[in-house]
Amino acid sequence: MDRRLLLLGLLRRQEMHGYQLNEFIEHNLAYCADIKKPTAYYLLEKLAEQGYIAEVDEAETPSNRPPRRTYRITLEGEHLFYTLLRENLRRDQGLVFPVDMAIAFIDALSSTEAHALLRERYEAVQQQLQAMRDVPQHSGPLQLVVEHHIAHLEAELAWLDKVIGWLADEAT
Amino acid sequence: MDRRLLLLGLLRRQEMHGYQLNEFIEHNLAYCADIKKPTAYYLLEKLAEQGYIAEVDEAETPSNRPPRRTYRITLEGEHLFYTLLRENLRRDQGLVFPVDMAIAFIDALSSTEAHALLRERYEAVQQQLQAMRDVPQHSGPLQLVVEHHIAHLEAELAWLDKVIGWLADEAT
DNA sequence: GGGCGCATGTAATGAGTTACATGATTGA
DNA sequence: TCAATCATGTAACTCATTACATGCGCCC
Repeated sequence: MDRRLLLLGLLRRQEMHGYQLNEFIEHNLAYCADIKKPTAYYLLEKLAEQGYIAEVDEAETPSNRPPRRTYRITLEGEHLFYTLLRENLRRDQGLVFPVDMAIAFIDALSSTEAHALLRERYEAVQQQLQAMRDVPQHSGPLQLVVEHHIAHLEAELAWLDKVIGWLADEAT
Repeated sequence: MDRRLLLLGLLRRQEMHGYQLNEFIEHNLAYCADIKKPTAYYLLEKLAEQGYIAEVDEAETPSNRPPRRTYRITLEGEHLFYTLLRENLRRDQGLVFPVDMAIAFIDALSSTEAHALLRERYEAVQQQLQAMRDVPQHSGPLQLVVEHHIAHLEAELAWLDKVIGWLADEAT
């Protein structure tokens, strides 16, 4: 659902072929976009079938390169783009944190072991946070996305501290 | 993956039948557990096939009630439980926020419309936060889960404020 | 007699992933 | 000559969901 928004949003700015889209996503949106290559190709094919994007026939492939399919967005695609955009902005489909299940049963472990595992987790989150801080400053709305991640990673670290504190209390 | 952890974790405390598990989850873990009834039944069947849980033959069904399948955890199940628990505690599989895709393209909307949509979102998140605050205080680790959600919902609200502020700046 | 609670499932579908296939060109 | 880059895809599979089916007993 949101993957279609991603593809349409990029094609709206510029016509591109699949490989180019995948590269762009991997290099510039890796931290927020979640799509694998075959999924992208599949989705492009489907969006094209449904008339939301169209293959650009005039697009030529450099002669010494594999043939490529270049797409542009159609009017219906623009329309779908706006629908998806509005829907995704408006609605919050409340998050589920997989770790919660582990926390719910954390008392099955000795507090020593739980502590060690949580420290590992803490450090992993800290690294993600550092990675986000290292992302070069964007000018447009992408900067907001980076700040979004930073905000949640910081919240996660603070909460992990609390959990570790709770563990220590329980241990006594 | 984490759904198996949920079922095993509950069965580890007490043998139960499917309906009972589903009721318990719906009434006590609705905010953090993410599993539908048919999935639970399916998973129970599979866990039983694989020997991680076993049907309790001595369990009797009240005569005027539909027959039920009661399960208990096995030794192998305990083992799997601990493996999943450790894995889920240790690893953080970094979150992806679907809204990020919409934010990335938010400049396609007039700042007036974007503002209105974000306000809707803000209120929805605020309601989720209130719902979490209304959850009665737990004593065990479940309290940590509630606090986890509260922490992230608060972070989300603060970030939304920032986004709304950014919109206002852009508009000028 | 009509709806709810109890209790278990099946069938069809969806959405996405992994692993693999292909084949040309470019650079070390 | 060996690996990497360019470029597109297919096939098989996983995981979970939705919608539906079934049937008894209880209560109003």
